[in-house]
Amino acid sequence: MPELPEVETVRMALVPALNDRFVTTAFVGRSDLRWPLPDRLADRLVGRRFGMPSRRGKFLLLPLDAGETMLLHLGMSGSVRIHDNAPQLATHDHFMLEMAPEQESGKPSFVVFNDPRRFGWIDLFQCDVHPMLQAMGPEPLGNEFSEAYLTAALSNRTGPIKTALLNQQIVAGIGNIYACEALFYAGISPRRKAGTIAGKRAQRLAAAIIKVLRAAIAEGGTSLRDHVQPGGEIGYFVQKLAVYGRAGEACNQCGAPIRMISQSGRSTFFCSHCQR
DNA sequence: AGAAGGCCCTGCGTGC
DNA sequence: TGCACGCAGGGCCTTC
Repeated sequence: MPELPEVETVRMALVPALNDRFVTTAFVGRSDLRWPLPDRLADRLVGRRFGMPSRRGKFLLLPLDAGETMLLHLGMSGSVRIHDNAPQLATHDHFMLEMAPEQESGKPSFVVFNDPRRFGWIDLFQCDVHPMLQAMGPEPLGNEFSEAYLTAALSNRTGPIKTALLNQQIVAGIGNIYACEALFYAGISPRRKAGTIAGKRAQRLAAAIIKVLRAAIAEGGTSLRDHVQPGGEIGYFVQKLAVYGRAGEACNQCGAPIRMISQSGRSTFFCSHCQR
């Protein structure tokens, strides 16, 4: 499910639930997610205080006291729910935190992590940057990301641009939906060799990536299948998708049917008339 | 080094 | 109604 806009939506919802609040209880259901959960995770969290949640690419970084940080990746099917009453745990609820009552409302918060496919990932780390995040490319909504950066990062790459956009070392946070959408708005074929993206094309692509991610965040992300925001609301960006999931339907710009192809084992949706 | 495919796992829709 | 198959928002690992 979750690409940058969905993870950002989760991050924003976690701020009031976690920031400057203490863990009362921690629950671990299954500990065999993508990788085994850290040893004694629940014990190590009780009594700790969280700081301000941040995000890097599709990773959530939840700082604790004593310089430690909890890392959370939602994988393909992970989601977070936040309740102010003790929830009935459901199938695939693998992890839960109960946070001490907030001063103003006097209410606790319950943060639940659910992940049917268990591609999600939870870790605790002490260093400044988690080893797995060392090589990650710049944030597309940050200052380092630009036409010039994109041109340099893509130069000499012979694979298709669509595949390059999914590479987190080139740009952080883009997944299958927004790679397709950004290429549509940039008018670039997903099959074009990445190394040929420069000048005007790089300018259009950088702008399209920023535009589509910002728009999706503003709509609360894209809800496909069972994905919802932490409060249970759905994200409305799904209604604005121009190509993703629309194989055979008419292109909004030219009316030609949207095509679906497979690239590196992932589905790609595009308009072969508008994208060159 | 970069590209492409396999694999991890469960659930759901489709077609027979 | 039941079953087999393919596909799903990610990312690491192996192979070429």
